[in-house]
Amino acid sequence: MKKLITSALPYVNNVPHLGNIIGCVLSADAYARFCRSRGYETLYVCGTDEYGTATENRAREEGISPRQVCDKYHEIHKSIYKDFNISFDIFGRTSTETQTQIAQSIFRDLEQNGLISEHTSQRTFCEKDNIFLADRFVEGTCPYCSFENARGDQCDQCGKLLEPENLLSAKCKICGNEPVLKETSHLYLELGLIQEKLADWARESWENGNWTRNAVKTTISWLEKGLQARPITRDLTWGIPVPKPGYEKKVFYVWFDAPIGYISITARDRKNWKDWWQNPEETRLYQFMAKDNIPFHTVIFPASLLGTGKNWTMLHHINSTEYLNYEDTKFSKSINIGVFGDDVKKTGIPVDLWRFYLLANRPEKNDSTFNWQDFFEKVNSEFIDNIGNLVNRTLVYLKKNFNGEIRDFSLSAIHIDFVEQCEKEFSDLTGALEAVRLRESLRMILSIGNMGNKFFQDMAPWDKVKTDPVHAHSTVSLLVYLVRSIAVALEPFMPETSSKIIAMLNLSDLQWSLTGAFKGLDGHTIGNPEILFPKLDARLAENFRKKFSGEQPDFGKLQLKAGQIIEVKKHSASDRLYHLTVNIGEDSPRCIVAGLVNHYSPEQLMNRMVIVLANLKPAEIRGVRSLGMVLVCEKRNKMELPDCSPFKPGQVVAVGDQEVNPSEITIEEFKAAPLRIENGLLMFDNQPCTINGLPVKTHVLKNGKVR
RNA sequence: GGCGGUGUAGCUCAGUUGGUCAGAGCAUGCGGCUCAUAUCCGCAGAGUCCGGGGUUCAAAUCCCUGCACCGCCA
Repeated sequence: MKKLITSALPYVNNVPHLGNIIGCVLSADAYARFCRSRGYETLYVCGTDEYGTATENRAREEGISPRQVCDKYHEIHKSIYKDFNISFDIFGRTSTETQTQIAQSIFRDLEQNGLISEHTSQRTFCEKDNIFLADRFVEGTCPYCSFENARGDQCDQCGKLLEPENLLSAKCKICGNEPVLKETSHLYLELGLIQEKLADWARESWENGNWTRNAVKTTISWLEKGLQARPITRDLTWGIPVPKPGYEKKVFYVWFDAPIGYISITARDRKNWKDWWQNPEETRLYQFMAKDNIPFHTVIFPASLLGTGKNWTMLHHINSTEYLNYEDTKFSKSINIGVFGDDVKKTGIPVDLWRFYLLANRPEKNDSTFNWQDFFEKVNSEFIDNIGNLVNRTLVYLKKNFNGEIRDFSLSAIHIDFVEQCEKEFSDLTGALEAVRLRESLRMILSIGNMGNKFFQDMAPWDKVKTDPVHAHSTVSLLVYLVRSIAVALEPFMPETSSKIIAMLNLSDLQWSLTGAFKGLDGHTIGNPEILFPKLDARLAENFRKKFSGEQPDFGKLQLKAGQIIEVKKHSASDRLYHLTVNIGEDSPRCIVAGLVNHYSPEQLMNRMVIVLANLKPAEIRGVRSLGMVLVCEKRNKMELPDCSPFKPGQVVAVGDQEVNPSEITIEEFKAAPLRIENGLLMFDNQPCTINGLPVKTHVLKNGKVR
């Protein structure tokens, strides 16, 4: 049986972080390595996904062509995966002629089978730049909260999802001109027509292929909701041309062509690509990804393939992970939180230890967390103290006492017992790996290491050697075989460590079939043992944690003052906004616009004490200048003003004894601040906010956000 | 607001179809060994299995409800 293995194609402009790496390429790598060691004909395919809006935009920002953007980032990806020892058979890219040919031919098949329809709609178009504008390239005033710089897809201030044509006084982000609505036609894939066929296929596949739980759930939920037609074309230039008259200026949508990349990347590198991709009888397709990619691989892509009517190799086993979080937050490139692929090498920590921790901590059933302290502890106590020590003590002992020579003596009952126990463990391990239970497999190897250490301890060869040297030699020889088995078993997870151990044994090129083998090296002399890894210095963990935690939250940027509302007016141009006048202890009161109409009546607000962000950059909201912002606690759709009744206008909110530097900040800077309500108290990063030494409280909402 | 997920020992997590399921690893404490990277082995303590109801001879597991956290969608 051929094993065709893919990991989700990473989008080319994103530098992958640890979560991305464990989610797809590293997991698939472990399985691919296992398959090769096991002797399966294996092909592991990956590459960068390059077409689409995001690349076009990046190119515009950097003033280079999309091709140049892709070339640059493709190399970055390649080098990161090389650092991680990812054993791709092919690492390609989607922006190739082969991709165009295959995508177009799949499209033609779908069209021929009546699965493509055409819909016309009005889209925003910039006459000056002569292009249709992606939603986020239209900017204007949010119709809900009147935020001035809302994007056409979503408002950054109130978070509402928008349509670009709803923006007030919309502008093209590129040239500033007002866009117009223009009619445009797009092609849709009629997924509804394939639903039944797809559902039959999916049910069979998840049973036979033992899909991960989240994949089955997501797929069921998509099928139950019913499949809708999805647009497969866009008004862009960086993409695959649509082979249809009238569509000369359009390209295929990335979601349509990206999965086709698996096929074209193979086709570009292998003449016999059809032996893999159009050979379902002999090929099993295993696909690795994080949970956000599930529907593309279980619904949309299979539907596209089924729709062609050709005999494609379809998904057999999907292995989808949850997310890996970072410390107590999430990875974020924009504020530089977390460890990214290109950071790993710089830490100087051997890559196999990264692989070990990521695979041992792989988010299989739940989101899991990367944590520096846990990383160091697990590496030291679970790996180095266990496997590292077993390898070292065994080889050193054999070397010192028996000249490094392995012997196959006839075994005593207790030795036979041990061998049988190990054989069972390795056979279980093989089963777990066949079922792609990676995390459990690694744990099983550790448990085998424990067995080895226990055997060493119980058999006490250091005593036995005095009375029965053959018995002692036999014990240690078996332990060397165990070390060899462990080295082979470890290869999918920690390839460098594996070859290092194998080299110390004075062996080479070992296959999976040797796991659990305890004879065959009679008279073989091992090489010189070396320490596998020095232990990680726990003190460094804290340094790394600080180094990769992005900017430290700084309360000093926020000038928050108590203030009293002395006038409340309905905003003339909005039914959601109040126009407040607030006394914050300055010479004259401030005018502030606040979206509280749905939560507080004017009577409730009049004379009420509130907290005002006083150094927020003034904003023009629906023609009214707002000098600051009233702080509101929010939980889902509920809102509450913090209780400021004990305070006086002008009193300043403090956190510890941090000084406040009242230079102007933007709304984005404010939103990045870790202000929260916890247990009814206003908190900043883990410290309570106080005024005049007293905490700021809420009464209804016990937990929530602040904005 | 809708849909879905999660909540088990100090920490990280296993618990398949309700019946030795109250577990593992780490951390902690005590004892032992000394070949080995202050490594290894043994023993021990801790849990209202988120709260509250219900079904059942039997619930961590099924149903209802509340709370918390996390996604996706509006």
